[in-house]
Amino acid sequence: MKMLRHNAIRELVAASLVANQDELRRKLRRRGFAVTQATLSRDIHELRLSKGPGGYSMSNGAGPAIEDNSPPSLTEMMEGFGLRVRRAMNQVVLTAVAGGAQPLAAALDREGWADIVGTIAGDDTVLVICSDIHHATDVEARLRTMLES
Amino acid sequence: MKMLRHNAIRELVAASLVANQDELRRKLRRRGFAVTQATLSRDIHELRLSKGPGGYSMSNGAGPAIEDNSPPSLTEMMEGFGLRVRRAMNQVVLTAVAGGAQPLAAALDREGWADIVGTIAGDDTVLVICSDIHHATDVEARLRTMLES
DNA sequence: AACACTGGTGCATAAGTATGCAATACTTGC
DNA sequence: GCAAGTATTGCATACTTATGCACCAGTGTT
Repeated sequence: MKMLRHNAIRELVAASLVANQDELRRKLRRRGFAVTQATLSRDIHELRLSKGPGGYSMSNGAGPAIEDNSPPSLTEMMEGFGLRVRRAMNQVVLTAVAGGAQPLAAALDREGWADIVGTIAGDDTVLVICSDIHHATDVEARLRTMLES
Repeated sequence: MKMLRHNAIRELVAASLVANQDELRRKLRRRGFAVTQATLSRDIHELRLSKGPGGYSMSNGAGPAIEDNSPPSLTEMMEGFGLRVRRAMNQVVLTAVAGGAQPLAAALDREGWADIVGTIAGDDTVLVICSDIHHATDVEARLRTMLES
């Protein structure tokens, strides 16, 4: 019974606007499930639904949690987060997805490239300071290769 | 300043687990924003955050009505947060009110000026990297105009 | 200056959600 | 079938979030 109800809840929530648990209760009753708000509160918790500006919906992080212990390689990071590589004088500017700059810079630091003097990361931008223009051009090329692979 | 608080809320919600509005209130107070739960309820509504199993988060946009409230323009941001504009070689340094650098840099990024290679923001300072000294002078002039209007 | 108008806020409280507890229903091992 | 253990639920209520109202500060108007 409970599983059937959970299914119905998923359908209702996907198909129509469900603003609150009492509304959900009424819609379920029309389908033959007569339960109280308390039960629905527990159901919603178990189904991991989230409530936002369009009523209830499936949580964005659906599915089992992803675990990853080993620090990802720079290549992986560039493929995952990197968006753009540009150079200005002896500096290379790396644009990343929002929030991706810090981990990307960390991965870059781990590589220990000799021609990089240092990196600074904001939210979506990494500034890479190189020793001179020649090295910057070189670094730019290597990073761009990773991005385009 | 409401816009600064909204920005802080976005950061907190993205970076840490915020289980409820009272927790958010305490975290904001540590950052210097002293408001009540009522105000946060309204803020969360305006930011269209959603509450799910992992606390508050950015809405997954699954709602039927995807209305796009356009972010504030660069001019507005400069008038609201900007304090000073200075240049060094191909770099322009923008000083803002405390905590205003991130939103200011974001607004600058949204403009998509071709002569800007990238921006990096700290708490009250934005570093703007331009492709060369000439373009930096140009960018400096445009920003200064906004500030002084 | 006096006035109305607007946006942002706190207070009090209504509306909505979660949960401890007890009752009931279902399973399992005998 | 029966006792013991487990699962599901409703009730009452604690906890959390939303909102009507009043107030205040800043703006523009007369």
